[in-house]
Formats: sequence, C-alpha cells, structure tokens
Amino acid sequence: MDCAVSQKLFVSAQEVAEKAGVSRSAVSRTFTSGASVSPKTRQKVLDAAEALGYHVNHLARGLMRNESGIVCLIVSEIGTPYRSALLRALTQQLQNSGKVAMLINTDRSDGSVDLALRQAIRYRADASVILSGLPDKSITDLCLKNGQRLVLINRDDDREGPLKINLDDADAAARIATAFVRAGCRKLAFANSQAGTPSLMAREHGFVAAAKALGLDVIVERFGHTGYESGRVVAQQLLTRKERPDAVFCATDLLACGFMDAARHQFSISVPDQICVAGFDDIEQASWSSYGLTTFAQPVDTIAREAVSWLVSEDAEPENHTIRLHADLVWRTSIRGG
Amino acid sequence: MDCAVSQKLFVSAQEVAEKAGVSRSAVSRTFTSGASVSPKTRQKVLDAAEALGYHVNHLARGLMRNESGIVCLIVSEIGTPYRSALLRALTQQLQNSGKVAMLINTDRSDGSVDLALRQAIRYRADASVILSGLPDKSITDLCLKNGQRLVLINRDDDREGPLKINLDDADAAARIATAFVRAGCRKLAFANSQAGTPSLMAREHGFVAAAKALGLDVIVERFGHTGYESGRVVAQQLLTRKERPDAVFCATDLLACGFMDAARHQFSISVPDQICVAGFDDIEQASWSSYGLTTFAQPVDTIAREAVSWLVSEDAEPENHTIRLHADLVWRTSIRGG
DNA sequence: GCAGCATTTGCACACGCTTGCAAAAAGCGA
DNA sequence: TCGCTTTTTGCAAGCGTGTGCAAATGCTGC
Repeated sequence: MDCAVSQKLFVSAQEVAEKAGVSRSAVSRTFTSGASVSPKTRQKVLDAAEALGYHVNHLARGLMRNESGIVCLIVSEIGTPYRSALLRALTQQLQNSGKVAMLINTDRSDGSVDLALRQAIRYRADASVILSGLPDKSITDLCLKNGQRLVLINRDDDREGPLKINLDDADAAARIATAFVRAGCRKLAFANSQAGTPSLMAREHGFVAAAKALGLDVIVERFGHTGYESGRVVAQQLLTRKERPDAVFCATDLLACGFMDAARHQFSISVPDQICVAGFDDIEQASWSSYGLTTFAQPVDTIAREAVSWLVSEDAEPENHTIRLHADLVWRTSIRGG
Repeated sequence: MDCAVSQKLFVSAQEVAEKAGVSRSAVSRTFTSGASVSPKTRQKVLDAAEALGYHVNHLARGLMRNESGIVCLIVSEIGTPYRSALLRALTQQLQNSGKVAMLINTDRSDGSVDLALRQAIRYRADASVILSGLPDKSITDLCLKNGQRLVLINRDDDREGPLKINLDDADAAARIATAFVRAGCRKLAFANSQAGTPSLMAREHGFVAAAKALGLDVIVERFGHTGYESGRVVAQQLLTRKERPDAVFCATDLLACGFMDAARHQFSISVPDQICVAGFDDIEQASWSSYGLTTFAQPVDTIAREAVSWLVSEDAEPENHTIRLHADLVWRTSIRGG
C-alpha cells in the first residue's frame, strides 16, 4: 500500500514467471500471438499476470521485433474543424487495429517541426500519416529514408512508396459549376487561400476549366490561410468589384462561412437570392442553420479506414498506390433551386 | 541506393562508434545531456552520426532509463472546437519541452478505450493528461497505479497525486448573472447538457446561486451532449414555455450557437433584442459575425503551459495540487448594452 | 513397454542503449 | 620530471523482451 517507498514500478515477465512457476519464455510466449504454449501453462501465466498487474513492455518488445506499433500523425492546424474530424477518425481506426497514435503538430514553421519529426523517428514509428498542408519535402523524405510507411492525404507527391489518398477535386468543381449555371448564375468566382496546396489548386483549376467549357469566365481571388478571416477578406475583394459575381465557390467551408458572413452582415447581400455560395469539406458548421452551406463532403471515415488498413496490411506494396475517393455533394440552402 | 534489398534499416551507436574511431560509450554520452565527453571526440561522433543518419533509439533509451518521454493525451470528442484547440496547445507545449504526445481517443464507450489505455501503459508513458469529460474512475486509477503523473483538466477528483486544473466556473456564472440583470433581464434560464461533468455543473449551480442572491429564479433545462444540436433542442424547450426567458446562459458555446440559431431562424426571436445569450469556452465560432457570442474564454494556452510545466518539473509533488484559472469575459453582441 | 512423432519448454543470445567503475589521459604546480 | 588532481574513456553489466535450438514431455499405435 505504501506507494511512495516502492521504487520498482513495473513488474517484469521474470516475476510473473516465478509466480506462475514457469520459465520466462513461457510468459513471453503467452503474450505473443501465434506462439506455442499449452493451455494449462497459458492459464497459469495469465492468472499470475493479472494478480501482479503485468503489462508487456512495448519498448522492449519494439526493440526486439524492430517494429514499434507506433503510427505517427503529422498534422497542422489541429484546431480546424476538418482536420480535427479527420484526426478523430484516424485515431479511432488506429486503436481498432491495435496501433497507437503519436501526434506531431506542425503549426510552428521554425525548426520545431523538424525536431518533432526526428523525435518520432527516434521512437521508431512504423509509419506516418501526413495530413499537413505544408508541402515540405524534407519531412516526407525523412520518413521514407527511415523505413516508415507513409500515407499522404490530399497531398500531391510523385514519389514511389507512399500511399496517396485524394479526392476527385476537379470533378467536384465541375459538378458545382454546372449547379451554379443551372441556378441561373453567370458571373462565377472562386475564393481560395494562398496556401496553394495541391487539393486547393485542383479545385480552383477544375472550376475554371469547367466554367470555360460552359462558356464562362471565373474571377479568382486568393488570400491568406484557409480560414474564416480569409473568407471575409476575399468577400471584401469580390463584393466591391464593379461587376459583382453571382456565384462563389469557396475552396473550403471555413472560407465559405467567412464569405457568407461578410456578404450578409457587412454588404447586406442575400445568400442565395443575390449570390450563391458553395464550399468544400462539409465541416459541422456548414450544417448549422446560420449557414446551410451546400458543400462537398470529405469522406473522413473512409479516408481513415483506407489509410489504416493499408498501414496494417502485410504486404507493403499494393499494385495501386493512390486511392481516389468521391466527394459527395451535400445540398443545402446556399444555392438557389435544387 | 537499392533500398529494397537492405534489411538493416537503422544504424546503431556501435556503427557510429566504429566510424568515429571511439567506443560505443562515447557516442552514447555524446547524445546524453550532462555526460562527460571531450569536445574533440564529441565532434567526431557528431560528424559520424550525421554522415550515417543516426538517430538515438528511444525505445532502448526508455528501457534503460525507466522513463519513456511519452505523454499520453486522453481525450473524447476530438472534433469539437474547444477540445481540438486544447489539444493543439498541449501538443505544442509538449513538443517545446522535448516530450512526445500519444493520443488516446475515448469516444467509443465500449472496451476499446480501456484497451487503448492499456496500450499506452505498455509503452510506459511517463504521464497522462485527461481532457475527457467522462468521469471514468477506472481510467485515472489505472494511470496512477502504473506510476504515471496525471493532469486532470476541468474535472473534479478528490484523489491525491494528480494535478487538477480548473476554472473559476462559479464566479464566472455570477458575473454573467449580474451582466444579464444590468442589461435589464429578469427571467433567467440556464441551458445545460446531461453530461453532468463537474465544470458544467459548477456553472449551473453558480448561476442559480448568483441569481438567487439577486432575487431571481432560474429555469434550468438539460439535454443530450454538449453540442449544437442539443442547443437547438433546449431552445425548443425554453422558447415554447408560456413565460419565455429573456436571458439564457449556455453551459458551452456549442449549445449557445445551437440555441441562437433555433431562436432566430425557427422562432424568429431576435438576439439580443428579445433575448440575451451567453456561452462558455470562446470557441472560434463564437466570434463569427453570425453569432457575436458574449462568452467566457478558456485560457487554453495557459492551461497547456501549466500542465506541461508541471509534467516536466523535477519534483513530482508541489505544495498545491490544484490550479484555478480565471475565465475572462469576452464581450460581444449577444447581450444588450456593454 | 516402446519406437516414432508432434508439441511444449527452457536455455541462452540478441536487440540498442545507459551508466558505475576503474583505468588511462590530461592538466598543473613544484 | 614527478606526484597529484581532474577529466575523459572503455569495459561490462544490465534494462525487458522475442525466438532459434535442442532437450523434454506428451501422445499414438503397436
């Protein structure tokens, strides 16, 4: 009962073995799936382990097996609705697969990211999932060089090895373009951030191309990060033009929320009567009745499932290294008709 | 260059030692702060390590030192704005302190939580931070029993040992009560979830008590989880009463957003003209101009700083084991006057 | 009871690292 | 140069585990 005195915190397999009256190998084998152990000794070991509160030391196990069971999640802007939703799904799936998630925050652009990643390598993480928008090649290089499996989500990369999970951004952009036209819109605009990540650019280029195919031009405006505030600024830029657009496709829902708020409260422009708005991600706020934002749903659960199932699969090299998922259009009230 | 063939992925201290022409102890000491190594050999080791791409194996180090450097973050509802903001701050601080974060998702109420936690114990995490609302005693017990330091955020617990970080919930509730009264409100209500976590209940009881001191009654309504949808439901319950309240304090911002949306769009009640609303947490959405929610700011950065600085401190037992932080009132437009 | 076989068990080594200890080297005053 | 002290270095033991190998055990059919 006197915890302050006891120095030895954890019980080792040795002690369990002694209590159970077997060899240490027996207890090791009991906790190793697929090892040869008779049901009788197995039970003796389990009882002793339970009584002593034994937990296999995964540091030691990882050392022996050369496989730590750690998966490293590299993510920026954790506080953002889309990112945190994806994070939630990923940790969920990893836990279901018996893996454990190590979280690396890449918000700071100074050396601390590199430092954190090195930290993860030191723990011999088996794999990394990158859901950071940062196009920092050195990060992915470091992961690959250290023998980790790598999953890139919504990120372009021409290297061999990593699994890439992307959406049909360009196709989605084309679908929303026709939706705008069908709603009677003629003066299209695209609101983007300056982040310039591949998926954002794919949406932009897809939208411009689809509009051109429909015989329409697109006003493109970019500003700052992909956040609410940037949406407001872009609204400022778009809504003060002599020829005001009547439909805006925003690269993310956060941009769209900022845009809608500015349009309504600052410029007293009605959505969707005077201007139609669409977003991308389907964050929770898009469904809030202040917005009712028509948007494309990121299939976060599917993304997480695909990522994890590849990470835990036996063969590291499936034939197809890139998965393209479909983004469903969620129709709400920010576009006329429908 | 042929990576597919090479089996040996990581270089060991042994190899670095050979390349540098020193003993293995020398390279170990080079990477151990406070060890005795001459600048000359130190440099030789660093050069060799750089050339070979050596990274200290923290699994092995943790095994020796009986200290893994891993801090386990136990969190439910990761996708929620407040939680993800706190998570962001915590990972940031941990990285700054050279620790590494292991993320445990406790959303599923089945055995998977317990499983994941055991997983963390197997990695010999030095500490756990619990930012889960769930009052699951068995989790905290397991952490403490395995010699981890424990930080409980916005959670009540009468045990000795863990560091508890709380806000002045009751005091904040009293402040908002007087603000309501000063705005001319007389029929107060409190919107809560059924989660019944200590901090939520402290806000409720503090509000009711403060109102009573001001000679006013409070209608209390509780429903579901602390989310947007619950806010809408509570609005349904409060705004269909014969005697409609003219001020509502919501236990969280998410509840408040749901409440405001229902009030405005479903009941066509104007905020703040016909009803004043306040929230708690100061999530990003509270500042969006569709809401302009007057609310109390959770000092997430301070919380994270306090938590981490205690975790990394030398002496495990400071005199005062509970920190009570102040929640600043952020005044916006959901209450008249100001 | 015994040969023949499949299964279980224990021994011992390895994994990559830290660290106490003693030997070696370096610095220093006379 | 020599004795002394201080710093640096190498040796070797150990951290808690997995696993190949050989010995031991159990089982089957005669």
